[in-house]
Amino acid sequence: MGAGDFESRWLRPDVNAVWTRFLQVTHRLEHQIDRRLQGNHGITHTQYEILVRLADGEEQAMRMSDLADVIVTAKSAVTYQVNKLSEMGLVERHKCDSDNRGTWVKLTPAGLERLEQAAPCILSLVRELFLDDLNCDQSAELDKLLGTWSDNLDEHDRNPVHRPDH
Amino acid sequence: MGAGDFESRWLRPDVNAVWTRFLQVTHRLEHQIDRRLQGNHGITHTQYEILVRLADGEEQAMRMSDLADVIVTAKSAVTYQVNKLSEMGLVERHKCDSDNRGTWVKLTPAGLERLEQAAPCILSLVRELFLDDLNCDQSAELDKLLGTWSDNLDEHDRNPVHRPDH
DNA sequence: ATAGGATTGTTCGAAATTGAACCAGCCTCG
DNA sequence: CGAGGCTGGTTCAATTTCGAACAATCCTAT
Repeated sequence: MGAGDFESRWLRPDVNAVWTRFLQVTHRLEHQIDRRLQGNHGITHTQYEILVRLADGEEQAMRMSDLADVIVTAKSAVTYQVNKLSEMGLVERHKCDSDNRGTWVKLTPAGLERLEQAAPCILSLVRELFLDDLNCDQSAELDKLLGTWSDNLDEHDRNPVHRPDH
Repeated sequence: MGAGDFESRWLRPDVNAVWTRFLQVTHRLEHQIDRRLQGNHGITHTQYEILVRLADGEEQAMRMSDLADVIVTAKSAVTYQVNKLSEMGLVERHKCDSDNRGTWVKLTPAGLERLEQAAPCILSLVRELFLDDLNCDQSAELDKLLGTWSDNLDEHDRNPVHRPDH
């Protein structure tokens, strides 16, 4: 087989190495965060992520769907986690006036407090692991990369399925 | 509060944006791959990943633990998935001569075939989404970044817990 | 108006992942 | 040797995630 054949069917070895390392790094990163968050603060990374997003939002509240979008997970998973957080007293549901189907999820004072306790822990981790070694150029470069990846993903979400390849 | 205080407790807004986008991109990437792989080829991303690793290994085989390491998941999850793949006939277990506790997992012909069917689908996706937009410099840069992240993670794995921060 | 279609959130069952407990077999050091 | 500790792999219960189905509500176009 020719080199072109190889390249079209598989990834070039160096490129392949980048890809697999990317997968490994992201997974390990998730695990570290999760372990630390659960060990020291009794919440999951997803739960933490929800708290962060709520704190960010107007009135420290957000709609379920929007939450699902930014967290990038199934709506049912959000329902599940919001129930948990609600049982823990970190979050409250409120009816939505402008749309009777909707519900707002709102951070409680306890929720905010918990977030503020947990944040330094994981932010310092993120800094040490992920960001501290970036100089300005690199960080700008990374930002650009993430931007194009994000755009590509949007693109693919818009045309969900091309022809299946077999 | 002073600016320094802010910076030590939270991330600078631009840095924060990079971090959250990183999380979103990686999650969306995983979902796209999974959806496509399950829809077109009836296997999960983790299962695909196992097949890839086996194909890579000597004799198209690998030990359970090593598999768990490269895939970055719990050993029990590997057991679970290898059972599934084995039921599908894509993989076989063999006793390990040099170590009676160990078991080799080996790709069957059917497994190789399945992998070769699935690979183009996901590799083209990876290319389109992730790699095509990288020029040489960027790809080198990314490789370097991944390298330092990986090293940082190694570091943290070695000293698992510093003092908890509260 | 109102019918048809889209969107919101929940529920349910199935699948996946985890961590802890566990048994074997290995290995080292007295 | 052989007792202790370590490693490889599986089992098990608990947690989480997903997708599909559903009811309620909204929106649009005729």
